[in-house]
Amino acid sequence: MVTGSSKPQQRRGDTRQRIQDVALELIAEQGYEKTSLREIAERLGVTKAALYYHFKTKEDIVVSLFSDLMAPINELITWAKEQPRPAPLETKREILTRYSEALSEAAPLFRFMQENQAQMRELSIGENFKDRMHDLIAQLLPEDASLTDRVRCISALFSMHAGMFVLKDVEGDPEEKRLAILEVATDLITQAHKH
Amino acid sequence: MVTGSSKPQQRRGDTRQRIQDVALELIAEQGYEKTSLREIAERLGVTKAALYYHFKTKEDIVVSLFSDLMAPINELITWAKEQPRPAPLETKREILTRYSEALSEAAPLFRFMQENQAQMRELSIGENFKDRMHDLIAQLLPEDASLTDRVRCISALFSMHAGMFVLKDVEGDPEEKRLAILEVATDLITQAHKH
Amino acid sequence: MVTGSSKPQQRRGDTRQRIQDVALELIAEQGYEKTSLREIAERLGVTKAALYYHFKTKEDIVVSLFSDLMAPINELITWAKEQPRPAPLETKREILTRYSEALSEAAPLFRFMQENQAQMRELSIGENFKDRMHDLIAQLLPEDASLTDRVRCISALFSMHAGMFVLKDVEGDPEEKRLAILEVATDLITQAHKH
Amino acid sequence: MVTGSSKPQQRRGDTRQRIQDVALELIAEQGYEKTSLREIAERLGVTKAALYYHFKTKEDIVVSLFSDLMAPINELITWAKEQPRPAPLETKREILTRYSEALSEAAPLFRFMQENQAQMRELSIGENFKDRMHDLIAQLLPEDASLTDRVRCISALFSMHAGMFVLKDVEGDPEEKRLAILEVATDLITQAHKH
DNA sequence: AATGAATGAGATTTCATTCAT
DNA sequence: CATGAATGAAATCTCATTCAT
Repeated sequence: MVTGSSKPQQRRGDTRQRIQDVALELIAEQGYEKTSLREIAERLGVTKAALYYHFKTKEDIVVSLFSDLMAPINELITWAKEQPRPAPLETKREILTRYSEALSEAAPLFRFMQENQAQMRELSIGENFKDRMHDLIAQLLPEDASLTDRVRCISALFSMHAGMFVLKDVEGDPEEKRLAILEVATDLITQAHKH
Repeated sequence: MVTGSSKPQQRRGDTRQRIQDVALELIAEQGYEKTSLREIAERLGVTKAALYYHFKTKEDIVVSLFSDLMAPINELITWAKEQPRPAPLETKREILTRYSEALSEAAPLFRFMQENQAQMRELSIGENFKDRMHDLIAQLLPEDASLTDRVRCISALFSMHAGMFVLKDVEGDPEEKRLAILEVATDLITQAHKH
Repeated sequence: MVTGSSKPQQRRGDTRQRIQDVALELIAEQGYEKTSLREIAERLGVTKAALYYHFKTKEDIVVSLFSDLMAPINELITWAKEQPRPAPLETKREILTRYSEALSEAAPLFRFMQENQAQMRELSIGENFKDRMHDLIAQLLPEDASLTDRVRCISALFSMHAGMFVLKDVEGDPEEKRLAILEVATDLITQAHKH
Repeated sequence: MVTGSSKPQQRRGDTRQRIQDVALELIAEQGYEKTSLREIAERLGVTKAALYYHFKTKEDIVVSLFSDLMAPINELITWAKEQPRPAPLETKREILTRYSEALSEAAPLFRFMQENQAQMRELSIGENFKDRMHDLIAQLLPEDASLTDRVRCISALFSMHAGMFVLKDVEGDPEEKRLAILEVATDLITQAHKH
């Protein structure tokens, strides 16, 4: 949990945050549909109605989560988009490096997305994210890239997104794993760059 | 739809099949939780109770789907596992090629898996599939493979699984796309093989 | 209650009817919003879910009630509309007489309407009824009737609609009261006819 | 809106009034049950808790509305009651005329009553109003009036109460309509007087 | 091989109300 | 004079499931 309060006896004003934390945790684990507001409320020690004081609907909780946690990643993509095009290999490498770092901080969010793809499609934010991805791909690929290179790029990004969870039962330090994924992704982009 | 009957005037005995078809279609699109038996029954023009004549529970429908559609893939993996180890590059290539073909025939199933990962975890069959994957990875990698090569291999397989859906809004003929994915996957395995 | 069954130990197939009966009774007494499905279900000795087997929504119960009980009145109005126009006084009198009879049989429905006017406005059927009234008024009035005569006519119809409930605490036999209302209404229409 | 303040820049002390205004408006339109305190508060730009500073309960808002707006009408009825009995026709006419004027000023209140009859029954004030009506009827009718004349009288009063809303979709100037209703009512009372 | 009728559990959501500040 | 935060109760509705026929 992120919101550590030094005075545990009585928290005030952080209920909204705590709802988001618990919701993210539960939904990432069980999926959106299977996570009920009752469950969230119970774990927080409040009533269901309290959730509705802070959020208009169940969906609203998720949307707020998304906006909050996606912000740094959106910023990064915006920065990447602004780099001169066609970008030199060095820039592409930096984009990937930074992206990897940003992802590892938003890991729970991406676990959530991974496990709730059906939901994402209806959550409006899904489209938004797809557009961002297109921007990122456009920056990492020459415009006339072959289909194979396009697949390389998509595969690289996709592996970074899903990597952390898929590698859960591979032994090894998480940071090492992250660097390994980054290396593979960088390789793929490098190959696509040469052609 | 796959289940074409030669005598269209009166279907008999194919209800089980039709339930599976509709269930797969709906669940792949909307997710397991969001797809209700009412919806499946309505689309088939039967009552919910009819579903219970053919399957014991909702979960049972999914499990049956899985067993049926996963069979060819399981066979393939069994065959791969039986190849002498360490496998030469040529064998690995063949495994990938055959795997790609098998996957493209079970595409809806993999879409289903992709979009219902939370469910898969509770469906027992999830574990089963994970074990199979381990077997496949073991056959495609040297035993002392570096973490990076391990990531390459996992990334290759993962890309093949998810590829079809992720590439949905990339233009191009599906078969061409499949071959492009196969090429990238083969590349990754080849690199891992050399080291 | 209308649906008297001779074998009280086990009713079958009449649940839909019984839901309508109880709903009408309760809603007429307490209003639409204040009557909960729980209450209806409890009084019937079934679960709330059973109501949803027979009707799609709470509103649907009311709409069905309406369609069923309004049918004879609609028929009557249709008949009235088909009479040659301008109608002679005798015809107008007959319309009123028949209308009074029809109303007294649909009394609970009109109590319902009287007490749930806010609801009626959203129930679509409200509009329908208003149109019918216009037809009836058109048949009872000369086309160039003065505003005062128009008010006479509306007042007559309105008194017939509301009469039964408003006269609840006037002593006297219900049938006598009905005839008194009919007489006043006929008077009003007669005056409007003369002018 | 009635509550015009001469200093528009800053309202003070008129919140109570504004709550009543908004509540009357909304409840007349949607009904008591369907109008929530949230809605009232939102439209006023205050919180629900603020309503509870000014009124003890939701019902209290309605009761206060009633007391305030009903006062002139109660006064009028009291005056009518004090007239010598049996009243001459001229007096009855004056009562009706004044009543019509009083009603047209309390129009929203009567719309409210019209549309919330179920509620009125539980609001204690309902009984109160019924008693007043009895007083009024007693003054307008000979004591030994026939049932028919009794109906005439009730019909007259009822038409005045409901008239404004029922005539909503009849074309014409509101004041003209009011006079037409008054004329019809006076006619009815005059007939009852003669017998 | 399937239906009609029903259930029990639980979901999301809304409401009037309270109270410390 | 009013708010921010919360509650308890209840509402409508949906779902997987059962069972006699």
